[in-house]
Amino acid sequence: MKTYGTILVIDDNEAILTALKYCLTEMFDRVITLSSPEGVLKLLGQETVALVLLDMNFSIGVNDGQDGLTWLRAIRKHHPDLPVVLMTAYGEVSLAVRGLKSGAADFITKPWDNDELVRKLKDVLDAQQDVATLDEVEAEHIRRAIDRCHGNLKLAAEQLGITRQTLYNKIKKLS
Amino acid sequence: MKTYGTILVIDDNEAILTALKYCLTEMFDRVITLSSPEGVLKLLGQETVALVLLDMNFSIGVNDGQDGLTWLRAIRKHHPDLPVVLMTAYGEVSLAVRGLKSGAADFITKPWDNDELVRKLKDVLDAQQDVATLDEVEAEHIRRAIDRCHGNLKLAAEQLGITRQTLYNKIKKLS
DNA sequence: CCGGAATGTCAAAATATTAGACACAATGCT
DNA sequence: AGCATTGTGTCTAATATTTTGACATTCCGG
Repeated sequence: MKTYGTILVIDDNEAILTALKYCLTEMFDRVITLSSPEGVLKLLGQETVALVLLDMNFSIGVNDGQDGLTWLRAIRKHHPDLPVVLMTAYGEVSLAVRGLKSGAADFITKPWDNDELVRKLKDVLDAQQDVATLDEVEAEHIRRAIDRCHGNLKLAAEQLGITRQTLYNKIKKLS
Repeated sequence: MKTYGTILVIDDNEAILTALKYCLTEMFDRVITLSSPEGVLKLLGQETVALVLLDMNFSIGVNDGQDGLTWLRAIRKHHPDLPVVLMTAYGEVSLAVRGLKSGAADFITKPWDNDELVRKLKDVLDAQQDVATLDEVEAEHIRRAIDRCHGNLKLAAEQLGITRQTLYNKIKKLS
């Protein structure tokens, strides 16, 4: 069931890119790869991407990940709703945490486990779509409660922990 | 996975009782049967029963189901939280509806489909346990939203459709 | 070190919820 | 048929919550 759209993968290691492409075609309609983050903003302006998988270490020898963080922020600045998942080398958890604080959706360490990666990406995208507002959650719960009580509003209100009158008000607002 | 506890089945037809017992041992730890509702209240006082499956037509020739309704009400009077599922002959939907109004959790018509029966009973018991109050649902949703935003309360509040200050208040009350 | 963004907190105004009450309809019981 | 019970729909006044707007502070990136 490929319903997760397009993913953009950015890594400067061609071998990793190939491996990821192979692994990710299972769940994504399309896998776009970039071996450098340079053109990412332009590309995001042209393509509709559902998720970005971003490697953190590009500058060879410079492993503080500043580059990756900078790119992460640049992406999030122009596309605040686009989830970005980070890849960091094993042991660079502190870098990943800084990434999370800068708005990354999640991170994974290399070497990675394919199943875990896919699971995390799915979690991110699934969470992405349920932007349910408090009112919506409340409305849905109310509907179900009333349904379960066969329309008995008094009982439903009791189970919901509110007064019958308040339930009336909420129903009125919902309709 | 038998985690549904004990079910009490009441029907005056021994053959049906046997068939039901066979079918229900799949999902229940224990299946108690009664061929008459006479001793039901006493039994319920002794045993911990998770659900009652009650036939509606006991008085032979008298098919208005008044007996069944009376017993249903007696059970619900003494055990308001105990779900009761009704069995009625095909075509006696109006009787079942009256049963629902008297607090039955659901009903099924004879002859029944085993899979449908099991599904309905599971639905009833699953719904039974989630007596989640509105506040609880709200709290859970808030926790998840904050989690998803990595602790960014401003963002979480926006997604929840409330103000940041209100989110503070709610968090304060939760802790 | 500066600037922007999020935090923690406050007070007043606008809203929502509660408790208590009432008339009324539906239903069970005798 | 008559009475008791239970839920409905609606109303108030008292309480509680949410919003709005504000302010000083802290955190963090550049």
